[in-house]
Formats: sequence, structure tokens, C-alpha cells
Amino acid sequence: MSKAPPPKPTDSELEILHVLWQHGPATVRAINDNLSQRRQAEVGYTTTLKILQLMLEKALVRRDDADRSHVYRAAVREQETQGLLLDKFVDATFGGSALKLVMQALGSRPTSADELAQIRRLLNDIEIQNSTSNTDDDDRA
Amino acid sequence: MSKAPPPKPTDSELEILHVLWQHGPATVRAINDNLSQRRQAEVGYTTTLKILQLMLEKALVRRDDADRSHVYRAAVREQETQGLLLDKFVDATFGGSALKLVMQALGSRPTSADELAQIRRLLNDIEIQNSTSNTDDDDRA
DNA sequence: TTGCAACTACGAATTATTTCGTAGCATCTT
DNA sequence: AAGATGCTACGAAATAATTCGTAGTTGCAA
Repeated sequence: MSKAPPPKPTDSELEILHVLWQHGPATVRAINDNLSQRRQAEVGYTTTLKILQLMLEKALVRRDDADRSHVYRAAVREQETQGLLLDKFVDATFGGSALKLVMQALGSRPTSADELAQIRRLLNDIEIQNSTSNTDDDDRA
Repeated sequence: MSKAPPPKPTDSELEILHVLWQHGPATVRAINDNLSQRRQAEVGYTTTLKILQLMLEKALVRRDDADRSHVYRAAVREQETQGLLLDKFVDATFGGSALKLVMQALGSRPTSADELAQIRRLLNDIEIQNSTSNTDDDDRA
């Protein structure tokens, strides 16, 4: 009945997922080339292959091995994965307080007016949702 | 002349830093007790000791070994450390976009009206700073 | 058909992290 | 004084992540 939840990807795995999310299904060769570009140094072909094989076991990717060059695709969604990682990170680094994280993210780095506007819009949306949904025993001050 | 910048703490090290940030300087015993509480299981005393010794080498903590029970204190500041970790995390998980991180943090988890208000206040402060002579303001309904 | 090029599978070395056992020393108790 | 207690130092095992070399296979080209 229950499929195991996808495990937390490691840093290297996440990097590969980024490639797959951005470009869609790809061969090891293509992924490796892409990886080599975004890094300083070349990445060994078999290194990438190995990680993809491990990711396959963890069900982070799927592959089509009909052709000789196997084609890999992401098996986890970008948003969900980022959400999962975010949860862990907030717990470990900010003691579970998403508020602190947001304050730190906004407070200690330059944020453009445009970005601020987007966040404001999001806040409005959230408040509308909060007041629209029924919160039976809501304790407001 | 140059002292190396403090390295990124690992998960266990971060947990210990949380204890030190919260309670101030403490002995290994005290830290270990505290750690054992916030986890499910007991933590071996020498495990905590070992990690503290490694943290000392990395200069993440300082220690006063005047007494037989050494007293450890955090050598890195909470905000700075969180900022450092946040930078890495944003790069690895959100491709460097703090905006995406904030949107994800706010969008995919319940956020109280109080927290939203705090964020709004922060946004206001930032906008004031961004343009010190601008008084276009709130979009309150 | 023979050989080269590209691909997969897999073992293994390396490094980092976490964990704990044991030894040795100092301090306290009786 | 003798033994128990508690502390530090250190070695080392266990696990995880990353990296790459090598072997073996397949398909294409000359």
C-alpha cells in the first residue's frame, strides 16, 4: 500500500536533479557535460554514472534503458524536494522557526524592490486564505 | 596574519552550538545532558567530548581548561553562522535565489498572522532603507 | 571482420562524520 | 592509604558520500 517516501538527496544528487529539472530527461553524457560546465573542474564520467545508479536505487530518478545510452529523468518534483530539504534545514539551523529563516534571508542580504513586491503579494494571498478558511478555535489576541 | 574563517559546522556541531548559544559557556557534562534531553536517545559522553575537541581545532568553540572540567563556549556568533549556512543552502537548493526560498518557506507551510505581521514590518523597514527618502507606503486594506 | 569508440557495471580508495571503548590521571570518600 | 569516581585524550570502528579505474559489452566504421 505504501511506497517509501523518497529520501533526502545528497548535495551531488541535488545538483543532478537541478540539471534534470531544468533540461528534462537526459543521458549520462549530457548530464555529465552539464555538470562539468557549472563547476570549476571536469567531473569524471563514471562519477556521474555512479551517482545516477545510486539515485536510481533510491528512486530519486527513473531511467529508460531501451537504448544503449540510458535516459534518466527526475522521479521527484522540484517543489516537493525543496520543501523537504527546507524542513530539515529549518529544524537544524533555525530550531524549526521558519520565521527566523525568512528574517535572516531578507535581513542580511540585498533584496530588490521587485522581490519585496513579490513577497508582499504572497503575504496578501496568504492572509486572504487564512481569513477565508474556517479556523474554529482560533485564538487571536 | 590571516586567521582562517570559521568552517561550516556539521549537523552535530551545530546542535552543540545551539546549546552554547542558548545557555552560554558550559562543561562537557552539561552539554551532553542537554543534548541527551533534546534527542530521543542518550548521547555517549565521549561522543560529545570528541566533537567538542574537533570543534576546538576548527575554532568553532573556545575552552577554559583552568579547572579539571573544561568549560566550552561558542566562538562563532549565531547570526553569522546561520547566515553562512543559509548562503550555502540557498545556493545548493534554490540555485542561489533567496526569493524562491522565502516563497517556498511561506507558501508551503502554515504561517500565523502574527508572523506575517512581523515579516510585513521587516519588509517596510527594508524598503525604507532601500530608498531613504521615499514615502509610498502601505497596501493595507 | 576487425578494431575503435562509447557505454554500463562494479569494486575500491578516499574523505568526512559520528560514535564509542579504553587508558591514564586527578580528585574525593571512607 | 586505597579504591571509586569522573574527567580528558586518543585510537579506531561504522557509516555515508564522492571519486575514479577497470573490465566487459555493444555497435559502428573501415
